[in-house]
Amino acid sequence: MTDKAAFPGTTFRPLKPPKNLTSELLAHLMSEITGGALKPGQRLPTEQEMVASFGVSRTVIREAVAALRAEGLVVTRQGLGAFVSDNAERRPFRIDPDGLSSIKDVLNIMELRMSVEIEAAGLAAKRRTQAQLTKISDTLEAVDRSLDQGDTAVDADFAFHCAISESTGNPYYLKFLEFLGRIIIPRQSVNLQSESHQARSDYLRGIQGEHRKIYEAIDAQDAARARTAARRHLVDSRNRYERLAAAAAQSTAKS
Amino acid sequence: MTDKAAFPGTTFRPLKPPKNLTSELLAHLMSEITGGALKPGQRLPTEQEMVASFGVSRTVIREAVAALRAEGLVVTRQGLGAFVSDNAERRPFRIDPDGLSSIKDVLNIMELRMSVEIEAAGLAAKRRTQAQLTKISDTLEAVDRSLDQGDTAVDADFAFHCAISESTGNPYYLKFLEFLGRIIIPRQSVNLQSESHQARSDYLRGIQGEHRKIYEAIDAQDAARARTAARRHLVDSRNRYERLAAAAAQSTAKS
DNA sequence: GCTTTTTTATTTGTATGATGATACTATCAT
DNA sequence: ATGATAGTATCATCATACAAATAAAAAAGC
Repeated sequence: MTDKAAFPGTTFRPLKPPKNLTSELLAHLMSEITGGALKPGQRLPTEQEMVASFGVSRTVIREAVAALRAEGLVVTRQGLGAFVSDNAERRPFRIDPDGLSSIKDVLNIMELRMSVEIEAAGLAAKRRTQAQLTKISDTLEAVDRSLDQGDTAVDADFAFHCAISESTGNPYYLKFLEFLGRIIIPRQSVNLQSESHQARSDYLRGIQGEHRKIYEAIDAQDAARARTAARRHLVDSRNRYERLAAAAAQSTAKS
Repeated sequence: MTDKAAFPGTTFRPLKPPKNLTSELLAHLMSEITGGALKPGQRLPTEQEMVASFGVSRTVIREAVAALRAEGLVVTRQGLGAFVSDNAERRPFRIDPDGLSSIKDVLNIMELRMSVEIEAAGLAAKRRTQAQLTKISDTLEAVDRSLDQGDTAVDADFAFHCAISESTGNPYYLKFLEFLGRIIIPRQSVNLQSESHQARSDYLRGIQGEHRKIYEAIDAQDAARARTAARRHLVDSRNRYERLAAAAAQSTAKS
């Protein structure tokens, strides 16, 4: 235990999900359902049958089924049993972060985010209130301040995009952006740290210039121009990430 | 059971989620977490404490926590306790269908879907393979056939949009569209049934004409034109739905 | 005095039995 | 046949017990 400090660079407890019976059973049942072995409307085996077939206690069975029910994959009815949800509509849109290892996946997610943000910029231009415009302006200045301090300003940058999404008046834009942001922002910042200070600064100042163009279009209530500016910004951003990721992959391959 | 046909328009068992203690506790805990009362990294009360404070058995507590864990909102560690997940990134994007009662919400969702589909059309134009183009064409013909039979062709229509999303080469577009489709498609079809046969037919033929324009642009690999055509189609579609919904609300108010 | 080991307490994980609630099914009386 | 009744299967909840993991305290060893 004394050699904890012997691994300074390693993430200490990488949040390994502890292996417990409930999680295993849950994964098993979930694959059965999504895989089609258990069809919508079909009844699951009774708790007793599962206890017998899986060799675990009813506690484990019930916790797994409770998770499935919370997920919306099954509905349980007292006295009847548990059934695979026939209306799969309450199944959430889930992107498994574990399956997001490849650069290609991250780029694909960024592309999806792009689609939403482009239109959000257009809608914001059409609908923004004065208060919302002020808020966007504020976040823009916050990015400037953060940049002056030599920071990467990832949080402030994200706040700017969120402010635009908020200005659409459609709350789902903000919700969706927040969801995607949680996934890809950590990876963005990681890849930036490998750059030199100068290159990073140039990169970030360039982004800020693109931000200004979007803001001006929203200010002018020009939806088409806002979309164009947002598209340029996001496509550039995506390309930059692609380049950086490729370079990072190159350098790690060499070492 | 013989009177099932007596209520042709009503859904017979509206799948009311049975009120159970686990679900209530789950909702409570989830609001505490998302609401910020329980901050990331913070430890939840022990099971015993919850038993005392909520007045339910440990079974209920454990099932609720199991659901939270499956959702990725908390991680539990044996001997330590349950902690609010600090990396909230594995929280899925969830749209609660129960909270989607108002027309405004449905329109907002349609707007979000629009954003994704517009860009998907543009990407499809750029990247589609010949095989994918053929598939789009096939779905278009399927819509025609379905329309000739007097059907509303909702499934075929959806297949067309899915085929375009598939042609982006980015699997997340298809995943997202399928997710949104599950939510709003049922409502779309319901509102259509109130229309007269002639009006419905005109409406659907009009849609099909818009579909053709999108297809032609994708065929010509003209991304900008594909986006424009998709935007027109989707904006029109959204407006039509808004009109129909308003009319339906009017008629039900009168009766 | 300091480090190492052992013990202890706390907490989640799992198992088990019992009771209540609910829905279907079979039986019986009318 | 129809409706009431009892019976059975199943999930929902409660209660208890023990196992396993972890951290903190206590003891032991030097």
